[in-house]
Amino acid sequence: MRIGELARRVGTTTRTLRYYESRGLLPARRDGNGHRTYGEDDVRLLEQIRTLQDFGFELEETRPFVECLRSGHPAGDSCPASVAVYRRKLGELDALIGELSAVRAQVGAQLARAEEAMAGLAADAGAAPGGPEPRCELRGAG
Amino acid sequence: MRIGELARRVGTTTRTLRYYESRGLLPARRDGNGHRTYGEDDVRLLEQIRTLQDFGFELEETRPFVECLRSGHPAGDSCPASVAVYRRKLGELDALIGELSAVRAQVGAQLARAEEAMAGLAADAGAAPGGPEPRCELRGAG
DNA sequence: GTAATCCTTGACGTCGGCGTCAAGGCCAGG
DNA sequence: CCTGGCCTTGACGCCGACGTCAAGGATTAC
Repeated sequence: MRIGELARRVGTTTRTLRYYESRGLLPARRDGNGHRTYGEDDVRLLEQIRTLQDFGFELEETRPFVECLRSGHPAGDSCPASVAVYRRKLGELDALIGELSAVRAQVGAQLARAEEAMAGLAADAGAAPGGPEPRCELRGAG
Repeated sequence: MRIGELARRVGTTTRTLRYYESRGLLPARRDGNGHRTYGEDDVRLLEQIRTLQDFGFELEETRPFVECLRSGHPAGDSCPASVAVYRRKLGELDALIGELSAVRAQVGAQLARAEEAMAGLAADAGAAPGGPEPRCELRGAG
């Protein structure tokens, strides 16, 4: 099969496939016209790459999986190098989720504080409590 | 104060301050030599920007906070526009944390599956169970 | 013949938030 | 006078994973 069909089958673009080839990740044979030619194996390799990409893996991180498949293993994660990437990624995910959760808590607290303060100011100004849009745009210093 | 001192006080670089100015976020007066001049107010503006940047806010998202401070409010989040950014960011954070948690679960499951499979293969091959590094690099197709 | 569709390589554009280098001005200390 | 340190503007570099355009070759359908 040629590059357009492979791209369609896996749901990506020819540009992406050429990019992968340029990175040495998905080399292709050529036919008489110089056109890239792929087989069913390449579908599996490409699906492996795309799955991991969807998980947020960097392209380089998919390489062990691809090489694992290419070496004849039934699954891309049947090799120690792939498992090592999984583990590293889990650690990164946990760290990132932790940081984001901390930020979320901080932002949530700031939001609550700000809303409280604005409600207080609105009450001080004699406005109806619970007003949806306290107007403070041009107050204070002009 | 001049740009170097402001940068040092807030823990950033002169390049960053010039960049903020180029974005219209932190304009500066000039002295007789054409050098940028800042006041204490600018310290507060800059601290507000950096705090939000540390939270992962994009530069444009800090603009409402800066304008709020500049309009005379005691806090950058005392304005509806700032609060709106908080809320939007909370939503984005929740969505992102949710996605990352889903990915984490998937990767965790894949890791468990892969380890199980490798342990099974190692046992089939007569290796010691629990071996730290199953060697499957050059098996299968050569 | 010519339009449509597929393919090729090469190269520049994108996005954000700066880093880094170049070339020069101004001023203080010794 | 020279050195060093601060400042100026301008402009290119970076990272990742491609998008997009240019210019051309090949095959097929009509």
